[in-house]
Amino acid sequence: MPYHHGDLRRALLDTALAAVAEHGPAAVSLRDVARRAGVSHAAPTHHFGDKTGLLTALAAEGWTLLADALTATARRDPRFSELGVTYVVFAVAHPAHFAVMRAPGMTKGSDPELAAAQERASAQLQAGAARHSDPAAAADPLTATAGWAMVHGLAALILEGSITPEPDVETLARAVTNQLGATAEITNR
Amino acid sequence: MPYHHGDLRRALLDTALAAVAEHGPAAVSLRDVARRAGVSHAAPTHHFGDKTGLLTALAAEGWTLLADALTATARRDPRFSELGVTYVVFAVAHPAHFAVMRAPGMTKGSDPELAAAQERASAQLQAGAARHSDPAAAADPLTATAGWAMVHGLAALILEGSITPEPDVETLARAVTNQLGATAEITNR
DNA sequence: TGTACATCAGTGAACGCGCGTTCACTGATGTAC
DNA sequence: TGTACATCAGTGAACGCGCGTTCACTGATGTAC
Repeated sequence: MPYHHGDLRRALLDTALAAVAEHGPAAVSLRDVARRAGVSHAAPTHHFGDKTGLLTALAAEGWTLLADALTATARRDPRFSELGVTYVVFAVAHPAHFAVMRAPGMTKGSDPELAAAQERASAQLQAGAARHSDPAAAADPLTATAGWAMVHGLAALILEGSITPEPDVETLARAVTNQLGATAEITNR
Repeated sequence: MPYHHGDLRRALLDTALAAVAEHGPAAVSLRDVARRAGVSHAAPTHHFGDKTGLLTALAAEGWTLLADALTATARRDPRFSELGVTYVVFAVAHPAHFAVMRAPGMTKGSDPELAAAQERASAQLQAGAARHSDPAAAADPLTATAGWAMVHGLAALILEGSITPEPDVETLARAVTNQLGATAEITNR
């Protein structure tokens, strides 16, 4: 084991993700992360300042990944419901990131990188709602709220183990989001 | 302060709820609960055995409250969407109970009282879905999944502070759940 | 090509703290006679 | 009505542990000349 690690910052982030996935964001400890990474217990402090700093870095990374995924989806298929599917797929594929993103008390909300990534993701969602095929639905804030609630809840229930995604996450998410705003789809035809 | 408290068990449960509401289930400590209740730090152990026992008692109480609320609603207004409204109203009115109910890793799932209450609540929800006005929707498991996801997500987003319930929780929940399964309502007329 | 030096990354000992759990105990209550 | 005794509820001292943070340090790397 060389004295200099190479990319310890990245390694610590990955190790922290594993710890979050196992026991949740609240149970993460710097000493445990260091231990798993095979490094002295003071090393994480060197990179992240303190515990909140580590979780903030994870949250920022998570929001960035989500914003990127939403942007890519919007470019490929502009339907609002596809953004919802992307949201659910992201949450299930990155459960540890998602958990940290939803634990606002444990991160520095004022962190500029975190705030910017969060802003970018929510702008994509809002733009998606405004693009709804039915002008009435597009203008109604309830459309966005209901859609967001549905995909957020579906993701949470899958992650909690309350729902088993059959046959797979994406198909289930698409089927579920199709239950939404059926009125608009019909009146539009 | 008399030596015997009267109903220390109840007092400890209430104190624990306050602690959960402030910092989440993971951050609850028996010593803190005892301190808040003005009692020796070993007293909680006397009533709940250990920390998991305390949280399990809270979870069981929460599921019982929810099952009771759902039962009362089903008797008053059998529409599926009303059960959803009740779910959201319950979650926002009892945030600490709801948080513990959703932290399955911290409770004894095998506890008979907890399991029974949980079973009772989910039976109400399933029966509600089967009562859906559209026979096709009633038979489709997606109807229940989508409805559950939506109200669960709405509750989570309100509790996280991501959504401010305007004009009030019940009205918003009703408006949001009305976005669901509109097809069925229409084809039924 | 070699050397001096600044900078950076990671170490390991030390601190004080709050925690869960145990244990022998004591104060209060109720019940049998 | 009084008394002895069993039972129960709550106490407080003690234990060992993992934690976050600090601090002076040392090993490695790169850059200027």
